[in-house]
Amino acid sequence: MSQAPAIMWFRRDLRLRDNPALDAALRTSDGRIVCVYIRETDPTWRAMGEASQWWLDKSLRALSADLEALGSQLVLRTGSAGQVIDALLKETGAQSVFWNRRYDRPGREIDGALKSALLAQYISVTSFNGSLLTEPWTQVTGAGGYYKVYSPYWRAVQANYVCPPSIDAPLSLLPVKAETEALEDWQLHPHAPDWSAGFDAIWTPGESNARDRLFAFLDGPVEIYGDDRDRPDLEFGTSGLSPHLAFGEISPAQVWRATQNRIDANQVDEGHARKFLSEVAWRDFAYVLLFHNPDLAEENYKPDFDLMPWQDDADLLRAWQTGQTGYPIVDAGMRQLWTTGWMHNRVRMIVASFLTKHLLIDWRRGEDWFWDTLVDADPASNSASWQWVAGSGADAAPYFRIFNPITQGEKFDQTGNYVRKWCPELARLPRKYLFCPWKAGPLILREAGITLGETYPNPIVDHKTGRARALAAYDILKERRDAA
DNA sequence: TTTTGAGTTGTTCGA
DNA sequence: GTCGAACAACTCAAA
Repeated sequence: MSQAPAIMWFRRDLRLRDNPALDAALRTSDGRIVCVYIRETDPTWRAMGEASQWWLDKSLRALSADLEALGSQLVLRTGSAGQVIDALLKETGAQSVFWNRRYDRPGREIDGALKSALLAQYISVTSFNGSLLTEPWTQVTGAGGYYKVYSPYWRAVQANYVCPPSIDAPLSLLPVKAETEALEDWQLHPHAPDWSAGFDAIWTPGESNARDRLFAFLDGPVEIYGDDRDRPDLEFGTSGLSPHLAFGEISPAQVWRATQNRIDANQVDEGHARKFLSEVAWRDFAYVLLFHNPDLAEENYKPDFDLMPWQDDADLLRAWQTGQTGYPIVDAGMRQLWTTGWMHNRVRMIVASFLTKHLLIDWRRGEDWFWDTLVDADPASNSASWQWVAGSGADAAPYFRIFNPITQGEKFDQTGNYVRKWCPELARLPRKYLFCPWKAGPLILREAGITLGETYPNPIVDHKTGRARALAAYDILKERRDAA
C-alpha cells in the first residue's frame, strides 16, 4: 500500500542534505514528495533584488537537476502560497505539507495563516528549523527577554547550542505528477540591462558548490581567519559562504558541525575557527533582532534616530552607488559590489560609514541599494548591519566612530591590490597616495596617468569637514532629543 | 531592587 | 613611527 504524497515547500533552504523538512516529508511519504518552489506574489512581500534573483535562478536550476537525478522534479509555481499549496493538494492527493521556518514578518504571517487554513482541512503541517543554529526565541536573558548585545548572546549560544546530527540527502525519490512553470519564463536573470556579466567568474550557486567552498575554506584559510578576514586584498581571507547561506544551499548547522569536527580533531587553530563560528552566529543574532523588531529594515531600532538630520542628495547618492566618490577604498568597494554582487565585509563597513556619516544620507538608501545589488542580501543581516554602522541599531557603534576612508584603506588593503583591481585608473599610483590621490603632486599624478576630475574624481566631500559635520549632526540629534 | 562591569569591527591628538 | 588616553552617555546583562 502506497502512502499519500507529501508536499515539501522549498524557500530559502535550497538543498537536499541536512534539510529537516525534506527528511520528515520523506519519512511520511515513502519518497512520494511534491517538491515545490513558489514565486510568491503576496503584496506584503519584499521582492528580491536583482542580484538575488540572479542567484535564485541558478540555485533553482541546481536544485532541479539534483531532484531529477533522484527521480523527482522541482515544481515551479507563481501565486499566493495558499492558493498554490491548495491547488497542489488537490492535484496530487497529498495530505501533508512540510517546510523550514522563516522569521521575517511577511513570511511568518503567510506561513501562520496557511498553517491554520490547512489544519482546518485536516491537512498535516509540520515546520522545522532549517536555517539557523538556534531560533530567535530560544536564547533568553536572565530577565526573560531577548539578547540585545552580541557578546552575552554569543556566550549563551556557545553554552546552549547542541549541534544536531547530520541528515543525509534522500537516496531516491518517486515521481509525483504535477505541472510546473518554466524557469526561463520567470526571467530571473537580470535584463534591461543585464549587469551580471561579472558574477559568473566568482560564483557558482548550488548545494554542491556551497559544500566545496566550505571545505576549501576549512582546508586552509580558516587557520588564520582571525587575521585575514579583514583583508579585502586577499581572495580567500573569508569563506565566501554568505550567498550560499542566504539561500540555504548549506545550513549553519552543517558549517558548525564541519568546523567543530576540525577543532575536535586538532586540525585547525581553535581560536581562529571559533572566530569563524562566531561570525556565523552573528547571522543568527541578526535574526533575533529582526524577529523581535519586524520593522528593522524600515524603522530605526533606536527611535531617537528619527530626529537625525539626514540630507537628501540624489547626486551624492549616485556618486556613492557608482563608485565615484573620489575615495579609492570606497569606490573600489562599490565597484566590486556592482561587478560581482558581493563586497568584502570590511569594505561594507567603510562604505556604509561613508554614506551615513560623511554624506549624512539615511541608512535606508544604502540598505535599499545593497538589497538590490548583493547576491547574499539577507532580510536580517542587511538591515541589522546597516543600523549598526549608522548608530541607530542594537549594540551599535558609538556615534564618534567615523571610519577614516584613507587610513582604513592603508590598514586593511595591505598590498593595495584591492584598490588597484577595482580602480584600475589608479593602478600606477605609488602606494603612498593610493588611498588619497588628491595628496599626490602634479608630477606623480602625471606619471601615473591620472587627471583628477577627469580620469578619477576629486573627493566629493573633504574627510575632515565631513567628519565634523557628522559629529555636529549627532549634536543636533541630542539637542532635539533632550528638547522633546 | 540595586549595583557593577562591560560593550565586534575607530579616530585623533599629543607625548 | 608608536603608544595611551580621550572621545559621552547609555543600555544591557548578570550578580
